[in-house]
Formats: sequence, C-alpha cells, structure tokens
Amino acid sequence: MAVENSDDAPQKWPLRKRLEFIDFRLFWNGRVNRGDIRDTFDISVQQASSDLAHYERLAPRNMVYDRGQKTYVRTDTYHPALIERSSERFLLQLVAIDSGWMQREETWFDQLPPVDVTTLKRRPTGSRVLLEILDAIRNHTQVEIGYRSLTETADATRTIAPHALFYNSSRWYARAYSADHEDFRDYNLNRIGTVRKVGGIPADSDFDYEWVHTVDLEIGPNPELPPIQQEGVAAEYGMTDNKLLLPVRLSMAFYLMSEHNLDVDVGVLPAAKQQIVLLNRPDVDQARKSFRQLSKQAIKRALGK
Amino acid sequence: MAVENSDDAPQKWPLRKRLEFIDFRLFWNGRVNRGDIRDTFDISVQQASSDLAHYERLAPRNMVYDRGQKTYVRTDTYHPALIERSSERFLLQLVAIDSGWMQREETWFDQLPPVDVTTLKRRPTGSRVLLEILDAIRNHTQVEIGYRSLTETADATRTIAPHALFYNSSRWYARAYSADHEDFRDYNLNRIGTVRKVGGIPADSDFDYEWVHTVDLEIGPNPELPPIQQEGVAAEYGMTDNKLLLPVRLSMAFYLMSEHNLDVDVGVLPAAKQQIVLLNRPDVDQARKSFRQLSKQAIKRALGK
DNA sequence: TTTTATGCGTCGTATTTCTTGACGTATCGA
DNA sequence: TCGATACGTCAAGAAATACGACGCATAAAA
Repeated sequence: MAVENSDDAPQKWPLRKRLEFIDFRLFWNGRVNRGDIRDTFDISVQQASSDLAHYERLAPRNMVYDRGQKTYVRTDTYHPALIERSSERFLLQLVAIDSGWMQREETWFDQLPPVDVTTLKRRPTGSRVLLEILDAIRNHTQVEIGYRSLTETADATRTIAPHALFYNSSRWYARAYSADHEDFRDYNLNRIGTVRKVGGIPADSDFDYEWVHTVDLEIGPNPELPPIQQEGVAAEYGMTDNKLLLPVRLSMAFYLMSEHNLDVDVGVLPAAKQQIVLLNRPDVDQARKSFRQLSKQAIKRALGK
Repeated sequence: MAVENSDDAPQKWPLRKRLEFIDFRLFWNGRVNRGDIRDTFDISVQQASSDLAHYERLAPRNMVYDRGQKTYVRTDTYHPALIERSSERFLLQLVAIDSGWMQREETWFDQLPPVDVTTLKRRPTGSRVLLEILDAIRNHTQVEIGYRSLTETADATRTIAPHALFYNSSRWYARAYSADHEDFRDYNLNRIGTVRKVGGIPADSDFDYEWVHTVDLEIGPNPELPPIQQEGVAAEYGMTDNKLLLPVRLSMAFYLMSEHNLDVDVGVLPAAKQQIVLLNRPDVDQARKSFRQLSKQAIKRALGK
C-alpha cells in the first residue's frame, strides 16, 4: 500500500491468478462479477471487491460496472492486460471439455457457447500405460508390453524401449526400439494394454535414423483444381509460389501423407477431396528406404561388437 | 492419517493448488522437490517444505525422499490423490505446447518427453475474430464478416448470425444464419478476416433443422480387409457385431464422412486407407436433403409472415 | 407504490497464511 | 575435508484474507 510501483504488477501467485481470471472472463465472456471470483477461488466477497478494484487500476479502460445487469462488462476499448489471447488455446479447451477430458470447473469458462465436436472415438489410452511409457523414456529402460496387433488375434508381448512420443491424425504413438526385431518401430499407444518393467539395455536412440533425419515434403495445390481454388488453397496453407516445404521426420512422413491423402495418385479421388498433392514422392520414399537400411546396419554393428 | 477433520482436506485455493501440483509432478514426472514448488508458486522454501509435509500426511504411501537424488520420488504404491489422471488431457497439453499454443510455464510440466506433433499448419484464427463471433452467438446478433471464399478471388462480405461452433478434422467452423442466402451455412473460422457488428434480427436457430436433427451413421469395418483385421478395427472403435451407430448432426455428417473417406466408394482406395465404411449412405444423404428443404421452407414462412 | 432480493463498495478488527532469519542434518563431488 | 545443495524445524513479524456491519442502486415481485 505504501509502495506505489508494486500496485500494477501483482507479485503473489494467488492474486495474480485471480486478476488473470478477471481478464479471461472479460475477454471470452464479456462480463465478470464478484460472485464469480468468490466461487472460483473460495475467497470472501470483500476480497473479490478488492481484486476488481485492483484490476481496474491495472486496466482502467477494460471494464465498466453496469448497474442494470449488476455486473462488470467489457468495454469496446478493452485490450487484454494479463492473459495470452490465444484463440487456439481457447478452442482446444472447448474440445477437451466437449470430449470429457476436462471438467468445466477446471477451466475458467462460464457459459460455454453451443459447441459440437464430432469425432470417431477410439479406445482411450490408459493413464497407467502412459505413465509407464513416460518412465521408460525418461530412464532409457526397456518394458514388456501387451500389444493388440492388427494382424494377430491375441495380444502379443513385445519388449521395447520407447524414446519419444508422436502424434498424428488424432492418434498417439511411441517411437521405440524393438528388442525382438532389432530395429525401431512405431507403437500405437491405445493398442498397448499392459506395460511391465524389464531389464536389458536397448540400442541407443541415436541409431534411429528414420527418426533423427528429416525430409522436406514439397506440397502444392492439386493441379486439377480450378486456378482460383488453387490460389485459395495456397493461401490457406501459407504457400509461396504455390509450394510449401514441410520438414518432417522420415518415420513420420508416412502418417502425414496418409492423413492428407498424399499417398493416393492424382486423379483417383475427386480434387475436392485432395486439395494438396505431394510433388517429390519418389525422393521421400527413397530417403526413407535408405535410412532404414543404414539404421539396421548400425544396430547390427553395435550389437555384434 | 491420525487427524482427520482439517488435515486431509485443504480448504484454501492456493494451498489446494500447490498440493495438486505435487500430485501432478509425482504422477507425470515421478519426482518433485521443494525448489519446484517455490519456483512455480513464488513461495518460500519453508512454505514449500510445509506443503510437502502436508501432502505426505494426505497420501503417505505416494512418495519417499531419496537422499541420493535429493528429491522426492514416486513410490510403486503411488495412487493419485488429488488430480484427475486423464492421459488425454496430458497429451492434449503436449500438443498445445508443441504447437506453440501454450507456454510451458503455464502448465505444470517439468521436463517434457521428446515429442513431435507434425501437422500441416493452416492460417490461424484471429482471437479478435473469435471474440466477436462468440459475442454474436451469445447475444443472438448479426455480424458482417469478410470471408475468403474458395471460389472467389477477393474477400466477400457476408451478413451472418452465428449460433454455434463446431470442430472437425482440425478445423473450426461457425454454424450461422446467412441473411444473404436466407438459410443456414457453415463458415470456416480461419477464413473469416474481419467481423463487424451490424443490426437486424436473424432467423431463429430452431429453424436450422440440419443442425438440430441427427442421423445415425452406421459404420462397419471395410469388408475387403482380412477377417482378423476387421476384428481389430471393430475393437478399436468399440463396435458391437461389427457395427457402430454414431449419431451426428445432419450438417456435420458430410465432414465426418470426408474425414474418414466414408464418401469414397469401396474399392477405389486400398483397404488399408479405408478401414471403415459407411453402411447407410443413401439414408444419410436422403435425410440431409429433405431436412434442408424443410428448413428453407420454414425460414420462408417466418420471413413472409 | 412499497417491499424484497441482489448486486456492489468500504471500514475496522480478527485470523490465517506466508515470510524472514537462524540453525541443524545428510549427501555428493572437487 | 570442505563447500554446495538438497532437506527440515522453530519463532517472530508481515501480509493477505476473513468476518461483521453498514450503505447505495437497481429490478422484480407484492
């Protein structure tokens, strides 16, 4: 109180979070009141009043009390004072809530807009499974997993040493060394039923050349589209000269190609379903093949030694 | 353990959050120490010590101090005491961080595992645009948007009244009444460049029959797949008797079909790229068509009156 | 119109929470 | 062996917050 310059920059974590909450509600809901703050943070109404006054000192032009609505409302001159105004983050939380991955109380949302997230739900990943995989990655150890392969009826056990996670087309995978096959492979997380710690020292993940090395996917709009639509597609993906260079790990090129139908020959699908095409597919396939060979050889040398 | 009434249930929000933080770190990182808590919450080490003691009283079997590592580590008997152990939520945060939508400091992660999220980034949605759309949804008002249509060169202005948001294939759309066309349409959020409040009263969103009414998509494994793989696919999507009934809004059926190549005739694509097929496509198309007609007629009646 | 309920704000005092400073212990590595 | 760095605890003081009391403005119900 005696100090002046500390007024605008709250130092303590609880107060800072409450002020961020006010900012958040103003931004996304356009309104906030004392009761909201009290309910969210379990504080007294007096303290909430004080917080609102504090926020008003910080950003005087952001809100005004509307006696009719009995609440603070966002002004037209509002400008975010404390929060990152990332729409992606906001939308991501909507997905999380709509999908049941988060409770609304965990977020700072008040009223949600009408939202629909329609997806084909797949078997979820057990948190215990994920935990064990993360431990194995962190400790560079091997685990024995029960894996539901697509080509076998019963669950098979595999001994693997995961070293990274990756995500594509709403599926999560572990990139892992397979002791059984003596090479590196991908394991769909939601196909892993059980995880058990086992001993043994896995091959170093540096040998996973398909993971370490990247290739540039050359992507362009489908030439079968009308020129105006090609321009639109180019703009949407931020292409320059109708071309986009996307560096991806060799081991992930397949998934990205599959996701966007880049692995289908032009003409097979209607152009509307294949807005972008891959311009250097032979190079990509070749690079992948040769690094896969080199990786296997390197592993063999390391094991033989 | 000994004392029950006040010790085990932390009442105040700041303390509760700190205890949750301890639980979170133990679960996902397997370790936590005094410094972590001090750095995250801006508290003194003494207070952090007290919090750790508090947590240990809450869940005595969850952690043990390892003098060698100079840190608390998770025990094998660990069981989450305070946090929801949702792996989806954890993985979602990984995506958010890897995509730059969240800062690592905003989350409670310590060391992240090696992660790669490779996606084709599209033009992001401006937060101001999203804010205005949300306001319009909440207040049932019309806005004039600058829209980058795929079939026109320059941005066109449209007068719309959005009433819901929906998400599919990593794109967000607004479902809105179009004053120009006198029907309900979808607007890709990242194609909206500007939003301006305008007057006028839109048609009631109840008339959006394609949004209100749902249809059951009958989905089954691709019959061209070997039987064993069909079983695997059925298990992955939680089908019963090789069939899945997925209720979706009529207006969203198109997107879901497109996402999973359900709108491609069986045989055109290799079965591996089309693991599931739509069994009742004529019904879906028919339902959509007729409700679209009915909706237009209802709007006309309401306007003429 | 009056009444009642529900927003908000503020003042002074009590209480809880957290910090500060001082001091002690165990482990590791130079 | 020494210094650095983890941990822990105790006691006093500062800061944050709660509690109780009171006043003001608006809207909806009586």
